[in-house]
Amino acid sequence: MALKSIKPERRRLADKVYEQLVNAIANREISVNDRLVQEKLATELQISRTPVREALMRLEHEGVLSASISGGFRLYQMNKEEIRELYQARAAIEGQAARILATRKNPDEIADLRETILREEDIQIKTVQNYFKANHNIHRRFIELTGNRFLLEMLNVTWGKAMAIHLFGSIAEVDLAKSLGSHMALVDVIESGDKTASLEAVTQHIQEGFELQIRHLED
Amino acid sequence: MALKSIKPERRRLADKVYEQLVNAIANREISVNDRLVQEKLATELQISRTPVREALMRLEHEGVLSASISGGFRLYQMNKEEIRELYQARAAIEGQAARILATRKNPDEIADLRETILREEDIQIKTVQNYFKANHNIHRRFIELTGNRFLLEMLNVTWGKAMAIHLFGSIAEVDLAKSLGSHMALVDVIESGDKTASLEAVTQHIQEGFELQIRHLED
DNA sequence: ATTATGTATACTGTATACGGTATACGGTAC
DNA sequence: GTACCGTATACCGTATACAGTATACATAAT
Repeated sequence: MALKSIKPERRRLADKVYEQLVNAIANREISVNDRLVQEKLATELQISRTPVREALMRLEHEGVLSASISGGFRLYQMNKEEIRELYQARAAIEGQAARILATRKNPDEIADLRETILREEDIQIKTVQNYFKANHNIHRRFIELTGNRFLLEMLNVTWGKAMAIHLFGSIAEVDLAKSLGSHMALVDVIESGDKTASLEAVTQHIQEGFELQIRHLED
Repeated sequence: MALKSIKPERRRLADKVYEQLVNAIANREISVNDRLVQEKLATELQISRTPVREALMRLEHEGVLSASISGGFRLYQMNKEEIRELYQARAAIEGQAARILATRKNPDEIADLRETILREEDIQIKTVQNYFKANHNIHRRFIELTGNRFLLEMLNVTWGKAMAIHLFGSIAEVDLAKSLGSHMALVDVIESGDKTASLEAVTQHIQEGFELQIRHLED
């Protein structure tokens, strides 16, 4: 006898609601003006309020949503200073990742990065969302390859906070394309094995992303 | 008339439960063998299960507790590899903080750090908890001074995950005292304004903390 | 017309009820 | 005694009920 274990974890409806909400935000089905109301969502999903509430509160704690005093949750809107700090935090995570990868100088990892970049940069339908997703996938891959689950978790949370900025901002495609094209150079630096240079390069890259972002918020 | 606004936020019982649980863990009132059961906690706190459940789930998502398949939550016990990754993540956060502070070279901030270190290193009752708290306060101050709320949040979450390791480990006092004494040197490097050296120094310091930790886990 | 006030409505937070699953335990067959 | 099985118990996840607070709107007072 060799049957697989079926349920290793406690299952929760709230997790599914959470995922659905994250996807809905990423696909711009929830806009900055929408108010997410527990009862409405619950009837829509054909479940009770409890798991809906749990998912909403989780997103609130993660800084994606904010609870309005008059009821309902909405996408948290960062101010410019918060965005600056968020990019600084991203630099911490991704800079460290670059250091780790540069120290290891693992050819498989380097090759994986190059592949990922080539694949993701090859965008067919040039929408802001697609640029956004490609960029996300590339940056996430850097962290995934470090194998550090906490760095990955921090990046995910950080990226979640940023969703509302990126998805509902108005960056021009041409700028996005240019920004997306600058990833391969980062791999070259990492491949050289210079961990300080790698950190500096990634930091610089993220700083440029921030400036691109800010320029378009000022309009 | 100039009355202060009373309730700017939605208040929730779950937040109080959360705080109480965090404090209880930090004060070693909850041990690694304890099983936290929703119903038991609820009757103990004289409230219903709902807010207790919310607080427990939040701590689960933060990686402090883990839900046992057979019911109840317990302190999450990291393995050695996870501890290593956690320290690596801390280095990301605190290394970036050091870079920021070194770049600014603000004399007020430098003075604040020195004050904090002197105050916290002056421990009256030499218990493991007290060393732990002092170390926490010093490291947190570095991040607080950057003014970056996300770095601070990440440090808090990271530190939360580490509570169970530190509090129930068995590091000798003498080692802790030595480790605690090495903070002032970090400030000196930051004061020099060399951001790379600052990052390296902090990384090195955290690496030493990790090795101290690991040495005592192997017993 | 504008301001104040009462009342309905919208939503929330907390408590409780209910059904299901997993462990614990005690009895029965060998 | 040991292996197996059935039932009791513990605990959870989800649904629902209930009470309190904030907004909206209509009505009354100036």
